[in-house]
Amino acid sequence: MPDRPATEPVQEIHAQHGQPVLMRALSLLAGFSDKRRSLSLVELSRAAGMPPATALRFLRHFTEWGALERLEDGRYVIGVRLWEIASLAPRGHGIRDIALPYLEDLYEITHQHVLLAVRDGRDAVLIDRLSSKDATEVAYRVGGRLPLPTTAVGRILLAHGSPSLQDEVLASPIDAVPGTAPVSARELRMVLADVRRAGVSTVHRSLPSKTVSVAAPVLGPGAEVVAALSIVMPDKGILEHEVIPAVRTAARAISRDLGYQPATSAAVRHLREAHP
Amino acid sequence: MPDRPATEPVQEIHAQHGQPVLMRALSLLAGFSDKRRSLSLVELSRAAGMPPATALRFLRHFTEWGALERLEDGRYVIGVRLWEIASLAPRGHGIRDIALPYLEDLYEITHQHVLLAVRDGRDAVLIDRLSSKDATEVAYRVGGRLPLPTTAVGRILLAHGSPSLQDEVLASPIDAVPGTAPVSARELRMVLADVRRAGVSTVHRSLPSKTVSVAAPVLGPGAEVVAALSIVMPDKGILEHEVIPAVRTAARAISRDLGYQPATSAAVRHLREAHP
DNA sequence: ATGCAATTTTCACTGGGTGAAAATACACTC
DNA sequence: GAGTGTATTTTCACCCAGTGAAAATTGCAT
Repeated sequence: MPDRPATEPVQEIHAQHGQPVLMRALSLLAGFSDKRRSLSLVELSRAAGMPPATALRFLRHFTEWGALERLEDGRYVIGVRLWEIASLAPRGHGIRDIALPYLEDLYEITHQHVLLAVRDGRDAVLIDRLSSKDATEVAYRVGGRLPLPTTAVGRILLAHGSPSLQDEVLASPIDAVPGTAPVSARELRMVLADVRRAGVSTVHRSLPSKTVSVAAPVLGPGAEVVAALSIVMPDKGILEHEVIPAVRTAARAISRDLGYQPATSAAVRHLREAHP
Repeated sequence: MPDRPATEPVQEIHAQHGQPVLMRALSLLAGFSDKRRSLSLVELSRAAGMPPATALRFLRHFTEWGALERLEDGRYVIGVRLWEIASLAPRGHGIRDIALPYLEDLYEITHQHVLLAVRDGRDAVLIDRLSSKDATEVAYRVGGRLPLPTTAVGRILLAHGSPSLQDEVLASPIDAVPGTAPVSARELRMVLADVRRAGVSTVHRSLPSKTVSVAAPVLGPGAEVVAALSIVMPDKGILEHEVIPAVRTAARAISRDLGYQPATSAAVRHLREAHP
């Protein structure tokens, strides 16, 4: 491309020329979302910022391999083959399978929404959700993304994230969420310290209805936080204190099942290192 | 490659030289399975039949994009990003989300295994499964594959598949499954005709325990079979006839929810075409 | 019929892919 | 703690698969 008009800073955000083929191809998949589960060639090529001819070649390869499938009308959808392989993600269905019985216990007791989320980049990703039809409404969908600074699960994951992650998230403006009190970076730092100390995170929200979320961390074998478990229930005053032990207990039970050793004292650890 | 020894018919089954980059890269993902959820560089490169140096380049791109993640020990696993996008597969979680309430109804009534599967190539892929701990044991896992000719769901999907699919499956030798009576291609053809006529498929199995599976087809908007629903229960004689109506009813309810119009007479169809 | 947009094919050009080989890191063994 | 084997990573000269504008084709409104 010899002459590019100096005015426009190039529209295409994704998949610039010069990137490896594979990553440009993968950027096509990013066009899919909850609201757009089937896409046409031009829609995909526009979303990924590449010429239709190029996109078409990729899409054919994806389709032939089974990562995508084609509907009768020519639109593309994610294929079962990809779904099948992706369902092996340890942080996806992997954690889910182990956690499910405990989520059910928690659900059985409270009959409110029960959420399980992991962190991916600057978001929390919802791994599983149990909820009856008559529980309070929430918009979250399995596979969907939640912001870190303004949700109970998000704050758990953020509070136990690396300092560099926290700096990154706190540096960028925190999106105000309708129904929650807006927080400054300064306030959020204090909140996160509280979350770390208390081992739970509580978030009140007044829209679409008055709710409280209570979340607790789930730990992996190395005591690192791998997920966050939460209950979302109607806000009826001080009731929330009663569910905190339940959420923490369930989170701890999942942690144990994941291989975390709760009561590893220094002495025991020493013995274990000596005789592995 | 100028001289290839004429003896070996080339070990590498996948990703031969000459194939498009994208498909070779994707073939790396095929190395993952239920039993091997984390793989090292060489394991992946060997499974895909490509040099480690080449595999490494791909794996880095996958990892950078988020399709794969790297454990502390350097092994690779499927990433949340891929899981997230793949969960948008209409024939994966898409069908699952719609069918789940009906599966729960069926489960509530029978308290036996409830299975939902779609077809991919020459296999059935398990989309969802409900089962209590005390139900009969079955090995099937969500995301796992089942053979078409020897399972109840498989036979539903095969019976309503295209003639070319049936020919293809019947032409290749049918793997004998321990605990089921082996079938010849000739017998299977008759069985499939029965399945089409009756609208259900029943399979008896004596290992690992005596069970009966009863499956029924789930139809999409165009009356095409999109999935199969099944119950697996202990084989205690003639009890199975009682669950057939339940399975068929549930399958029909899911079909309706998917947009299938059960009672579309020729007259109605004509009207609809005239005024779309 | 006519026009417009999406899909697909073509093709000359070229830039990212390729993989053997060497270097490095790592994990055992004696 | 030197030694051996294996896995991971880097390098680099070669070249084949990727590229995308343009034209042809299909599909669908008007």
